[in-house]
Amino acid sequence: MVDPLDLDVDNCTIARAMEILGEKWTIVVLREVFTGIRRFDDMRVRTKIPRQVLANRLAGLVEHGVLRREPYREPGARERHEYRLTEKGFDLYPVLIALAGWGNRHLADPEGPPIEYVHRDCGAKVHLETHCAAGHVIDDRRAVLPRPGPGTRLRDKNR
Amino acid sequence: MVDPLDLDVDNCTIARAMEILGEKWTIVVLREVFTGIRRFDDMRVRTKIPRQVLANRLAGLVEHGVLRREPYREPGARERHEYRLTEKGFDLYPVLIALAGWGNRHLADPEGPPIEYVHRDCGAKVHLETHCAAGHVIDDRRAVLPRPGPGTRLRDKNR
DNA sequence: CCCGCTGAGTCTGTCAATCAGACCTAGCCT
DNA sequence: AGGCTAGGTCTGATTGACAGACTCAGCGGG
Repeated sequence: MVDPLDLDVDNCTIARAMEILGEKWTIVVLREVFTGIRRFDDMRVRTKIPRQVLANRLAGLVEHGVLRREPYREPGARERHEYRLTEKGFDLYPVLIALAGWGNRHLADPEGPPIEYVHRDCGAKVHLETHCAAGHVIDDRRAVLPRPGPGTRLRDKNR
Repeated sequence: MVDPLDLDVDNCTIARAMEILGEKWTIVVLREVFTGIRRFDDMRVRTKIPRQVLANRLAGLVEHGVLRREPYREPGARERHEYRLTEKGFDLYPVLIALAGWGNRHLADPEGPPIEYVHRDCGAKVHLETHCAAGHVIDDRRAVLPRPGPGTRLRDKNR
């Protein structure tokens, strides 16, 4: 059993994910896109993100392959662009649901949260379950352990 | 059916969650605590977070009730403090797992990710499943819809 | 043909946060 | 007394967020 203090965690994918998702407003932009808001000004009006920041976030998400910029044209208007999720972007749904779950439990106003996620087919609220590959459902969060994976490296001695 | 553009989303709990979790390094601090690293200097050495920022993040997480500061004393040393998860903090496990799942799929080095989460009892890798309250497993992410919740408010007209 | 509107930005200056590196401090050990 | 260590604080430089003004292309109305 390796001491976690001897591991180099520079290539940790959680940190890499947060480099993309952790900039201010990025998750809010994604929430908008998941809600079906796809246009610059609609997002800006709903969220009050500064224009510059919104432009930067959208460009960054496109660059990282989370969103794609699609041309569209409404009758009698010139061509514009809207932002849509890529498959990589759709894969973020669990992150959104997990954040909403935690926020709804611990941070909501007394009257309740303003957004819930429901199953399209039956209308029931959606939640996440933790499972292991052997098929067990994991209710006790203490039963989940972090373990060194295949990309594990050791740290050099300059502690 | 209400137009999402008419909704006020200022009280969205996802945005509130990101106010706590979205500051730079916060999630990395949490990853450390979930990994069992509980002391200031251990975190600093592993993660290379600037001291000041680490101090601020730990204080912020304590203030928000995600971590608690526990005194401890090793024999022959003076009293010190370590940081441990509260129940509210433990509830963030799905967020960590979701981020790690996405990162491991889309952002890992070719040799693989450095950290995996496994089931303590059987050693098998852990993943999240999306379920609805009616018991359906939701595989198609397009089958999840955001819906106005009990805390929904309308936006005023100053669009 | 000129005018103004609209969506989607860019530009500018201010203010707050992050960063690296030096400095500080309480209590233990020799 | 002097040094070491964990866990911080202080300082100055860089980067990022922000509000508000400006730009620009193309359409529709007069």
